[in-house]
Amino acid sequence: MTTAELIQGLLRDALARAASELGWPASDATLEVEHPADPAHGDYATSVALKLARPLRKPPLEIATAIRDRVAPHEAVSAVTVAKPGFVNVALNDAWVAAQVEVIARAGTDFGRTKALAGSRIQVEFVSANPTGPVTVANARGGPLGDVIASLLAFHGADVQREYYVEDTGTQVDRFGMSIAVRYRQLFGEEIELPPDGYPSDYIKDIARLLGDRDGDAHLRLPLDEQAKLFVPFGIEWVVGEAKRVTVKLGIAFDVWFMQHTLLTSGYFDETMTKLREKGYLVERDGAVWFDSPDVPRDKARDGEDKEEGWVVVRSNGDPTYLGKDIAYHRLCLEQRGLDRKINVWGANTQYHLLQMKIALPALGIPDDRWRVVLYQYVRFVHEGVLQRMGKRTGQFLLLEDVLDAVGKDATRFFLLQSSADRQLDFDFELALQQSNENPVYYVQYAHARIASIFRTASEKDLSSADADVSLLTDAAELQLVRHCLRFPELVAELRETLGVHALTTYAMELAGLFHGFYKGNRVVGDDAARSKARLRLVEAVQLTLRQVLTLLGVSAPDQM
RNA sequence: GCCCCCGUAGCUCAGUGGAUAGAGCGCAGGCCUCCGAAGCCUGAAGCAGCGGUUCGAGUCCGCUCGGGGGUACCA
Repeated sequence: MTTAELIQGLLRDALARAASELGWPASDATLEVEHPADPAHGDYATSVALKLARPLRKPPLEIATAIRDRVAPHEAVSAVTVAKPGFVNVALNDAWVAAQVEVIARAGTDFGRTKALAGSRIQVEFVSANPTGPVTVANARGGPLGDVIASLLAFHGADVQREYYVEDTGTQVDRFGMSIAVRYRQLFGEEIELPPDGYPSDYIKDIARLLGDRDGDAHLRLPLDEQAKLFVPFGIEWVVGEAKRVTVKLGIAFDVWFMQHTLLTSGYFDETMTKLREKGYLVERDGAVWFDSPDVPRDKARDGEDKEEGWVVVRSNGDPTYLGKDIAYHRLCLEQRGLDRKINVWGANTQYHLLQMKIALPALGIPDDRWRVVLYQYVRFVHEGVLQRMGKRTGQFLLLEDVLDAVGKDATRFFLLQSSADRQLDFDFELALQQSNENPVYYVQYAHARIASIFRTASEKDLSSADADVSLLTDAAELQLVRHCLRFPELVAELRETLGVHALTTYAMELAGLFHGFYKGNRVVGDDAARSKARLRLVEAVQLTLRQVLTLLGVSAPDQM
């Protein structure tokens, strides 16, 4: 149980007693606790009395007082007070706070960990960039995001699979194959132009060259479209190999690389369509197969023209659409594979697809609460002095690997994780290089390394944190550190619901900042052996907490830097 | 046109409807005979605008302005 949950429980009990003793009518106001901005207001506060004032038709201060008077005594709490205009403030008992140092240090890598999701199998699907080129910084945003979400869910006991969905079929992939074929022909001196919808970048030439190295001119006499078809698996293999290599470099280990074409070759796609058809959700029109249901929006007024109703799942040429395949893929994961939940980390351009899926999956009997999408906004980058959107199709992008090589894994991850997913992110490569040494990740890592250094100093003096008496920790500066460590379990519990993992970076900076301030003003290893031991135990708890956060973020926690 | 996301300090970003809006970079100034100055301390500087809901709004609602995305038999 987190400290916040402890306090919340005490306050809720008090409210329930007040309500029953004073005959208050039931209310749907829930009692939430928060951390007051001003430490003078204590460690926790609730504004429930203010919210109850109207339904109970009583002054907030009277309600607050009634609650305060009924809070059961607890060793963790030193004072419960009422403040204008109707807050109930709770101050933690300093001795109890100090004792938590021991609890934290003993918990070790279990600190903050829960079993809340034990027994549930959850897939986190992320990156899943079109396999038509190398991973760019744009796709890469989903990398750390999905990876940290996966780590967080595992931290709460879930059995987590990290999955990369390789979308190796479809129109874009056809164009990819065509582009390779054109470059292949050029390799042997043929004068042939890349079609306008081809992929223009040089990596296609690299793939063609590798193909030429392997097979020589063996395929030269085939028609272009047959070459295109033939070269796709080779190209995909190259791209997937690159994606594996680069994501590993970014610190991500996918458990499953799911190849989309297996959905089709296994017959699972057709089976899924059959099931939809049986339930009456498919209609044939203009040679294509459409998904339609009463929930599909009917907006006929678009641009003054009538809109076709429904969405195509199989094109008139027989090829499944992305939507059709994704319906089958989700069914595969949630029914066939028996996953309890699927979490998709998708880029902002999938918002309409998301709407379609929200309507299509329930048609198959797959409820909303079994899958969830974390949508992240685009990463733009500065190209020739102008902010631009990245795209493999336009040939304008910044490669993830170039950034990784320039600023390193830790700084890259920390940068991409700092802002919330629904905020657009701009990446200036020059600025990133310039500021790489100023990246806040070093501020956090430095705190961790500094503590390691303290322990090196201590061991030279034969001091350790063993049998420390943490009750000697009574200074406000010391206890402030502990108080902040105690927020870590609260944060990760909250993130279990919100998945707003960027908050971990903010927390890491806060805790590091508190430690740096403490370090400046307080000697850990000093003349007083008992006090030194207690403080060693304290900074051990701080270091441990920092390490927990950094580990979740997938950022290294160095002992020296 | 319609739909979604976002506008917070010069820059990059935090900020669960609460009590005096924070951090890093940059800028001005100060701090190493003492566990690591990749640090600390001080200062200047901000909620795009207008209404509304609320005891209380950066946070919720509406409109305006600005940025991004979507509205395919692309993915």
